[in-house]
Amino acid sequence: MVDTAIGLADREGLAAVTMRAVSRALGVVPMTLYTYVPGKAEMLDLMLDAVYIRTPRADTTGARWRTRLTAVADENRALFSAHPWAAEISTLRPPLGPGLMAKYEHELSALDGLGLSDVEMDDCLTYLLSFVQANAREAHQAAAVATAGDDAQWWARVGPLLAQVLDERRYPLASRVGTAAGEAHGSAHDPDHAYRFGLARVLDGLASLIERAEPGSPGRQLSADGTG
Amino acid sequence: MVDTAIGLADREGLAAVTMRAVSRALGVVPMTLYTYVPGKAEMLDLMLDAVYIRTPRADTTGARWRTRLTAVADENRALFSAHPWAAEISTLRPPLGPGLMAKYEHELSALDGLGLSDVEMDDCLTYLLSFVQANAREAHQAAAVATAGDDAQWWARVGPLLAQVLDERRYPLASRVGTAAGEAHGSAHDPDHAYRFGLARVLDGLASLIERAEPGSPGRQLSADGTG
DNA sequence: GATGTATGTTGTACATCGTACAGAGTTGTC
DNA sequence: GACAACTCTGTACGATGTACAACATACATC
Repeated sequence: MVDTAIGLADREGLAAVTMRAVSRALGVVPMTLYTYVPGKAEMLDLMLDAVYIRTPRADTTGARWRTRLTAVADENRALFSAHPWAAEISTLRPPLGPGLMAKYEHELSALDGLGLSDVEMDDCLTYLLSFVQANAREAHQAAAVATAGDDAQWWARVGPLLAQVLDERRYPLASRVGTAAGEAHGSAHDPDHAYRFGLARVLDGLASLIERAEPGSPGRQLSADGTG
Repeated sequence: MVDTAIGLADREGLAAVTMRAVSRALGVVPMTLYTYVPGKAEMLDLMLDAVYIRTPRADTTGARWRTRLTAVADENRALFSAHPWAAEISTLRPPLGPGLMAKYEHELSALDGLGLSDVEMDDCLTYLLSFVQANAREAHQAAAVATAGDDAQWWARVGPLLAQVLDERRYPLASRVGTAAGEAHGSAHDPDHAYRFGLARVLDGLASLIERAEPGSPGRQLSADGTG
């Protein structure tokens, strides 16, 4: 049942994952699903944990920390690329299943031995994953928009309206920078570029914390937060 | 109509914003709304642009760039704090209204004169705003979860299950770090802490780009992306 | 003043959703 | 063979977004 739902979500998007659709794919009446699951939310949790379990995880022991964290980010990006719906499901009060635990353990190991405190390790990982998820969400939305309305067609429709609002006198910076960014990326938003740019920023930001700590030390357990 | 919808969303959440609820608050039948708006999506766009317009924006001309960008981040955080639903609305193909334009112009000005190219300015702003929005979404979800299920009660229910899955032998890092983080924040996730920590990382990450450029220069227009 | 047209409003109706509830099979154990 | 536990089914309810046709009112034109 979870596999069926995942397949459905991969092919037709999260909105297509209805109890009726899943049950139909299983050749069963909708209410049957409620024998195995209390409600739809729990089914989504199970879907998420299932894809977590199957994520391939590269062993980067011994590599530089930037390489290791890049691998973690890329793994998550690949996951969201294969299952875009995963980025849309609520992550707070996460599905504490075996998949999430294995994922958490593996990703923490990329931050181990860098001289960070336990809390800092969690902070850094949360920060990194939050960036990847936000980017994945943007990418997914950008793709959905692109397929929906031909993009060029949308720009043609919105262009005049934009010119009207985008008074160059009142908004000189916005018009100049907006135009430059749009032309550089060939569209309103380029998630691939945003990922490369953002990941570089994330790593640089973490560097100011990590490279202040001594590698190999047991960690500065007393650091309350990493704000300096 | 937009004001009514905003009030409804502020008080009862985005899920409570139904065409029927808005129309009822206006003392009118649901279909009347469709005279002014083609569909619900457009109404949400108008709501977003309306709160953008009303956002107070501090003039930080002359201050250090970290101060200016912190102000931008805090303004957005305040907006999402006052209108949590704003963080949940699709932002791709954004509502190109006067509110968004004014916001964009103002926020770009905080990045002006730092020697960044136009594209880099957009990249940096996008990166910063994406962080704030992701954090706001987490905070909103955390709050919703807290009110829903007493938190302590939830931990009591999930604790045993967690201990079972969280085999310390198999997942030593996860159990140690997870426990430390949970105890430090008093719960599973602390969005306030994540904001302070994350903003510091964001600024450090941007510093590696900004402080490489010469302040006051017209910008390195040829830099394709900021990945170094 | 009468009339045609735009504009705002209403009621009814439909398809879709999650799921509550009561009952009908099927299976395994004593 | 009888009972209990599970699994499965059909029907039904209240929500949602919105299509469609009919109605009211206001204003421009003759």
